[in-house]
Amino acid sequence: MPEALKPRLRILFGTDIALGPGKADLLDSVARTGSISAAAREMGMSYRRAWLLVDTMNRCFRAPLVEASKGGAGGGGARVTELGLEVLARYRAMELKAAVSVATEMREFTRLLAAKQE
Amino acid sequence: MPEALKPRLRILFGTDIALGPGKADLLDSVARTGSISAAAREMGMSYRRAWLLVDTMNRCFRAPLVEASKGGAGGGGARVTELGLEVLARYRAMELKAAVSVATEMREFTRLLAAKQE
DNA sequence: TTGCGTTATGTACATTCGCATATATTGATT
DNA sequence: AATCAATATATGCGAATGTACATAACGCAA
Repeated sequence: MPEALKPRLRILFGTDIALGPGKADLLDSVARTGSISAAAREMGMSYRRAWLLVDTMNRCFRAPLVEASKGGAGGGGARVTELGLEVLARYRAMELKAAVSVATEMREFTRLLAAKQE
Repeated sequence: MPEALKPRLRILFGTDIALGPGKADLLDSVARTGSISAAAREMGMSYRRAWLLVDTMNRCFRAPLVEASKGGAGGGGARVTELGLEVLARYRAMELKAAVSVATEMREFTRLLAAKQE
């Protein structure tokens, strides 16, 4: 299924977005790279932005989804907590479920769109 | 179901958003009021913004979703076309389907969030 | 002890987004 | 003919958003 047709799920916490497509991808990247800055580079965003997104996630949930450490071998790093992994897994599961539920209707929508000129 | 927990569906057309939550509500409002400016007032947005959103919708689909007329009794107006009504109905149906499909998981997510302080 | 890479945080600047405002056009009504 | 309300479109301004840059703290390794 094309990215274009995937439903966007947002977990709101007051005025903040606790989790959304971007934050989920970032969380994924932090888990894989073990570093906020590496994840930022991978996703093509500034370190500051990545850090702010992580900070928002950490503040919105019961407990931090990412734990970071300064200094040491490699300068430091970040790891996704148990809760973080659970949150991510649940989010991905929901994404899939929502996508499947509207898949056929989404495809039919394409017929109503204009002919693409790109 | 609270607004916060509703999946956001976006129909993309190249770089443009052909239809999303905001445009769907606007389309609804135009259908009810018979006017772009009345819909803009109702939704608390500028006429310009409403017009641009309508314009995007019209360009993205096979045929216009909204047809407008200038002058005349009342200065003019706008009506939602047959295609527009079909598009809106399909979109609402998908919204509902997606919402139902993740409803229980979304509720469980609430348990993972922090205690709200507002 | 010096160096390095990362976390953490502040500040300034660019870009985007939306609004307010202004103007022209239109066509039935008065 | 004059009026009126809405469409259609341009322009400038302010707010919000994100990047770039700067700086400090940190702790292991050379």
